[in-house]
Amino acid sequence: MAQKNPDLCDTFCPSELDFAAMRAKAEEVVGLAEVFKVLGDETRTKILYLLAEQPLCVCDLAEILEMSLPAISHHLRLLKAMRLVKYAREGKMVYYSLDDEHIMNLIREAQAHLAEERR
Amino acid sequence: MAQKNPDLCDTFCPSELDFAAMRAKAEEVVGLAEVFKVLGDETRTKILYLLAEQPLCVCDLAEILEMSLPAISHHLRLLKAMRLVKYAREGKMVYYSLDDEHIMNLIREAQAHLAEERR
DNA sequence: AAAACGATTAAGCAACTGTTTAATTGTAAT
DNA sequence: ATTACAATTAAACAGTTGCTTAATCGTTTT
Repeated sequence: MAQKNPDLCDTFCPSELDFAAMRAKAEEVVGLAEVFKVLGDETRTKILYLLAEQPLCVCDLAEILEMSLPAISHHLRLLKAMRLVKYAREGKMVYYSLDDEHIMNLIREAQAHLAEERR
Repeated sequence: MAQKNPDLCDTFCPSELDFAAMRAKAEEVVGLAEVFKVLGDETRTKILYLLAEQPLCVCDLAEILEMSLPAISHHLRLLKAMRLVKYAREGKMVYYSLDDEHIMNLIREAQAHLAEERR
């Protein structure tokens, strides 16, 4: 194993690496970025945080976050596609709520990182 | 409290909400999206996952991930700005390693969500 | 059935992101 | 000092993202 990087590290590269094995390792996180990408928008993290408190309808979220209905609806669509929220129609209104117990853990972990970063 | 949404939910909106309080609540997660945004790229999640195993130099990462040096360097710059990785120069090479204990927790939580999503 | 209204979808546009190529910097060896 | 090479920075471009406005859908009420 452990053929050294022939193209880039032409000379002495002290680490003895099995590139093929590490490529396989990297494949283990394929798809993860999609989850983080959905969380990587301020409006969406706010929506999830608010929904953790209680179910809310689209127009409530629009009012709280001071954004248009289509904008909120668009974000909810993404969150729904990622199975982060679920919805329930009640008459004219549609109530959204959290659909995953891991999400709040993710948010809490990220908050912990941020708190430490600012020490 | 609890003045109903006057512009959007003109009629009967059963939830009694204090919009001002909920706006304040939403402010608690300001900045979090920035962290998730950095994680929301496949190349970067792979870099972090690989660095969790061992420190690696830029050209190793370029070789493993089959990308150009500038591309990898660019991503490392973002990860460094977010204090997710640290670097150590050794001769010509620069070795990067993880700089945050929360990151692997975040990755593990996201993996748990993904595993559940595919059930 | 017609009007009202919450929600969604569609189309278009401005801003941002990630990659490439080229030029530059920093360190080590000749 | 000059060459070599890992790494970074800069500039430019393609692709994506998020918002807006306008149109449409679904449910309820009259």
